[in-house]
Amino acid sequence: MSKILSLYNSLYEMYGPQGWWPLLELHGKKGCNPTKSGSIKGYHPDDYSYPKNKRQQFEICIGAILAQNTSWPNVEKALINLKDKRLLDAEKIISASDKMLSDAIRPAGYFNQKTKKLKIFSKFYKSLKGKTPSRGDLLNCWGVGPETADSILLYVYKQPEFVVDTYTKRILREMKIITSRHSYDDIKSLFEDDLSKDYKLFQEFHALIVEHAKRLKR
DNA sequence: AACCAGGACGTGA
DNA sequence: TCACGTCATGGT
Repeated sequence: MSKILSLYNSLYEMYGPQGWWPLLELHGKKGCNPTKSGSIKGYHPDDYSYPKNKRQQFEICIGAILAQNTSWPNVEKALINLKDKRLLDAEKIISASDKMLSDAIRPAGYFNQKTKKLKIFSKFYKSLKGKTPSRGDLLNCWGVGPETADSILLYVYKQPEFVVDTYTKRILREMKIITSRHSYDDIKSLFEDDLSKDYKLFQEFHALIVEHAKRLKR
């Protein structure tokens, strides 16, 4: 068995299914995981039927952008503010004033940049008219880099695109599978060449890596 | 009280 | 290409 696959097996055995991507709507619902620390109680372990509608799809897109180099509890605050102000919607974000938007997402940090990113993405999202974007389409959208693009493709559109984040790099570096100076795409194909292109597997693997990295710190 | 979070972009070499 | 500075709030 490859190192990559055995890493997945051991992480899954340690932590079990993670129920990513967390959603606001699942707050307090049965079936979600109430034990996750300091975050939206919107996890849905072992249930891969999410997102169930356009609203949840869009919420994940916005969450992915807000989560750029930002801790999830801060993203949660921003998402709740957006929801309270009825701004968790592409048309509303486009028509909202910059001040209104940046005010809502302030807890997620980088609020000036992210205000611009959310507006640009919302226009892009509307132009899709419900269709699944290509990876290139997403990368052409200002404010969407490789990790955000792959997160959206994997968790919104269930495309088997492996998400590489700082935790992934750190773990592979500690396992001496990579040195520094491997590109994002290098690491991405390291996983994808070794795993069956199964979106559930990819969703679970990335979530497990994040969970593992978080637990190591405490 | 520094340090870092589920990054991306602009710049100069 | 690529290394580095910038963006910003809130946890630990």
